[in-house]
Amino acid sequence: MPKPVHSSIHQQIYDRIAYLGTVSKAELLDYFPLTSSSMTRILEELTAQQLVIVSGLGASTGGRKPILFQTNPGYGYILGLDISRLSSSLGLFDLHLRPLSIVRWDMDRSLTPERLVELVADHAASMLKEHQLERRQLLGLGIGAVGPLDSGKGLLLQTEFFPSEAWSNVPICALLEKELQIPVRLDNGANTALLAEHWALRDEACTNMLYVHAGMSIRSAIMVGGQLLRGSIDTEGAVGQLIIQTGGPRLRDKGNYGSLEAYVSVPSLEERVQSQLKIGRVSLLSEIPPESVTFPLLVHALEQQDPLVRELFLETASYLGVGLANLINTVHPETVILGGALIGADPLLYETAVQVACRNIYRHPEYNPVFSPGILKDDAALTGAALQILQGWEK
Amino acid sequence: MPKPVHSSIHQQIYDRIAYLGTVSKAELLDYFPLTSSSMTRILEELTAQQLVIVSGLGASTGGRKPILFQTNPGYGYILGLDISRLSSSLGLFDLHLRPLSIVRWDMDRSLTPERLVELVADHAASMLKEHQLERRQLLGLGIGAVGPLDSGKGLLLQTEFFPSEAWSNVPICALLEKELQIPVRLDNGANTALLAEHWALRDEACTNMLYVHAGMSIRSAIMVGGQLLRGSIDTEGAVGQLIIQTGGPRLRDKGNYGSLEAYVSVPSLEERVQSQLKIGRVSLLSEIPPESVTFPLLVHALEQQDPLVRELFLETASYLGVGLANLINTVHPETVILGGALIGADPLLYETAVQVACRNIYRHPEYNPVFSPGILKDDAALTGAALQILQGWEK
DNA sequence: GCACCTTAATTTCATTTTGAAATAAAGTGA
DNA sequence: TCACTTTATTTCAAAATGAAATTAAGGTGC
Repeated sequence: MPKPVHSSIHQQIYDRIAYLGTVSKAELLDYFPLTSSSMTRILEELTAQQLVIVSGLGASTGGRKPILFQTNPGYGYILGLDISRLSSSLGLFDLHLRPLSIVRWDMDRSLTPERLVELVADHAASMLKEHQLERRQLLGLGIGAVGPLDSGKGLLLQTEFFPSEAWSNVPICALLEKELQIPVRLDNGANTALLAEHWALRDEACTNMLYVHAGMSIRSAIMVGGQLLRGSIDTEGAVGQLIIQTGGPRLRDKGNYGSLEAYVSVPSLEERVQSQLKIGRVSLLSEIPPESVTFPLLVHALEQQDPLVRELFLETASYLGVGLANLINTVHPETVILGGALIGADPLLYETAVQVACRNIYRHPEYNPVFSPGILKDDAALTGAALQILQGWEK
Repeated sequence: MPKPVHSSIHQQIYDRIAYLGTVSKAELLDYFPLTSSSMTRILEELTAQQLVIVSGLGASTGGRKPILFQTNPGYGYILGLDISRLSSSLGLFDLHLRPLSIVRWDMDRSLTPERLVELVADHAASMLKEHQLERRQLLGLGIGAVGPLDSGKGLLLQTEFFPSEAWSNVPICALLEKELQIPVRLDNGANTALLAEHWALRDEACTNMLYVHAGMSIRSAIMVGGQLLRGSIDTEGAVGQLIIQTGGPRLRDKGNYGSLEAYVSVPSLEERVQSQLKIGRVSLLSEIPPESVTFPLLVHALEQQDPLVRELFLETASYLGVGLANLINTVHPETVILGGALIGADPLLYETAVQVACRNIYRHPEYNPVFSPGILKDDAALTGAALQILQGWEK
C-alpha cells in the first residue's frame, strides 16, 4: 500500500478533458463523483483561467445539444526532448500535443552533456522566436532518454552508448532546469513512447499496453491499469536480458546466456550473418569481407531478396515473437505496439514476430490482444517526453 | 487513463489504519492531504461507529504522547475460502485478520459445486456457533481459487483439475452469496496469497512484489505500485507458459514448447525421473516400475539423498531460477516470495532457484531484490482471500 | 405550428466539509 | 522551574457540495 498521491479535482478534470479531447459536461460527470452543479462551477473556474475553452456544440441525442469543452491549446507550450544514441530531437508542442517545430541532430561521440544543454537551449530559443512565443509561456521540458537512468533523481547513469566519464551520472534535469528555468522531467524513451502511443490511441478500454522496440538493442515499456509499470529501478533495458534459450549464447560476452538481446538486436544479427558468411554460406554479401557487413548492408540485401539474410532476419523476428509471447503472458495487454529497425525492414518480419507471439499466448476465450506498429512511429518517444509535462504540471 | 475509482476519505483512512495496525493521528496526517482538525473529526466519526478504537498512548518523541488508534477487530468477521485442487480450507477471521478457526478438507473428484457450497455453509455455521457470533456480524466471504477464473464475474471457468461438466463456468460468488447472504469476492489463489504476504510484511517500501508457487503447476502473482497486476484476463496460470527454451519440449503434448511448466512442475519432474529410470539410470527407485514413480516417492528419495532424484530436483530448481529471473527482469520487485512443494522438499532447492535467478538479474547498482519463503506459508492464499473483503467492504 | 418528450445546463440555497489559526494538553530536557 | 517540542482540540469563517427546482434547447409526432 503506497502513499496515495492526491491531485485536486480541478487537475483531474483538466487531465480528463485533455485526454478525451472534446467533451461535454454531461460526459465528464460519468468520470467523477460530482453533481452537475459542482461540475458547472469547476468548469466555470477552468474556463475563467483560460485553461479550458468552449469548442462549440455537440450533436443532439434527442434533447438539448451539449456544450463541448476542450483544453486551451495555446494556454502554454511544452518542450519535448528525445535523447537517443544516434540522434536526438527537440520538439515544441502546444497543449493539444501538436508539434509546432521539431529539430533533429546527430549525437556525436564527442558531445558533452554541457554542450547538449547549450544545443537544447539554442534550439529552444529559436523555436520560441519562430512562433513568436515568450519564455514564460513554456510550461516545462520533458525528456525521454536511453537508459539506464534514474527518473526520480533526474540522472542519466553511465551508459554504454556514451561510454565516457563525462556521461556518467549526468544530472540532466538539474542542468536543463538551470539553463531554461522551467520544470524538467525525465523518463526512459520506451516509457515516453508508450505513454504517447497510449495517448494517441485514445481508447478507454486499453489500459494495459506493451511497447517493444527492437533495434540496436531491445527496449520495452509496459502499462498496467493505465499506469506505467515502474519497478524499483528503471526497466527499459532489462527486457534484453530475458532468457529465451537457457544455456544459449550471450551477446559479445556480456549479459545473460540465451538472452533475448543475444538473438534479437542489430549486433546479434550482424554477428550471425557474419559467421554464416565465414562458413561459406552463399549470399549477395559474399563479396564483402564478413567483418564489414553492417546493418545498412543487411537491410539492402534483404530488399534484394538475399536468401541468407532473409532467413536470418526471419529467424530474428521469430525469436522476437518468443520474447513478445513471454511479456504478453506476463501482463496480458490489450494492445501491443511493435517497432524498430529490426522488424521495420520488411512487413514480413513484423508479421512473423506477431505470428510467433500469437502462437505462444496462453489460450483464453476472452483474450485477443491487438498488435500495432503504433500511430506516432518515430515521434512517439518525443511526443511522450512532452506528455510527461502535460500530465504533471500544476494547473 | 482508466476511469478513476473513488472511495470516501473515511474508507481510505480506515484502510490505512488497518494496514498500519497501530497509528497516531499525526502519523495518519502524513498520508492524507487533510488538516489535523479534519482528521480529528473523521477519527471521531470512525470511533463513534466503533470501526476504530483507541489502543493507548505511544512513546513520546520529545513532546506530548500520541494517542494510538487501531481498527476494531471485533467490529465484524470475515470468512476466507481457499479452493485448491487437492484440498480446500475455510477460515474465520477477525478484522485484524487473525484466524479464529480454520478447517481443511480434501477435494474429492466427485464433489459438485453445490455440495461445496453446502460444505462451506455448514462449516461457516459451526464456526460462528463455536465463537458465539451471529450471522449478521459476518461482513463477507473472500475466495482464492485455482484458475482459470473470472474474478469480475465471479466465475470459476472450466478447469483441468475438476474436469467435469459440473465444474464448468460455476458462478461460485452468486451461489455462495445466495446461500450465505453476505458479499462474496473471488480472485485467484496466487493473487490472494501475494496480497496476504504483502499485508503481513507491512513494509511501506515494498510496493512491487512477485509471488511464485511451484507445485503441481506454476502459479504466480505480481504486485506493482501496491496494486495487483491484472491484465485483461486472469493471469495466474499463464506463467507456466513462459518460454525458457525455445523449441524445447512441451508438457504432456500441451502448452508451449519449452515452457516453464515443461521444466518446472510436479508432472514434468515425474516424467523426467521416469524416463531416466527407463534408460537405466541407477537410483533407489530402480526397483519400482517407472510409471509408478510419483511425487511423494520422489520426495522420499530426495530425503534419502538419491543422486538421480537429487540431480533432477536441482535441475528443476535451476529452471525455476531462470523463470524467476525473467519475471524479475520484467517487473523489478523489491521482494520475491517463493513457495511450493517443488522447492520446499529441501532447502538446497530454494537456494538453487534463488542463486540462478540472482545470476541472471539485470545489473543495477541500486537493485537488490529480497527473496523470501513468505511469512504465512500455506495460509497465505486463505488469509488473502479474507483480505479481499477487509479491503473491499463498504465501511 | 404546437404540444410534449428528452437531454443539457444553470440556479438557488441549506448543509457539509474544510482549512487556518489560536489554544490547550502533555510530555522532554536543562 | 522554565523553555521547548510534539500532539490534540477548538473555533469560526470560507469553500465546496448536493438536492431540487428551473431554464434552455433541441427533438418528434400529429
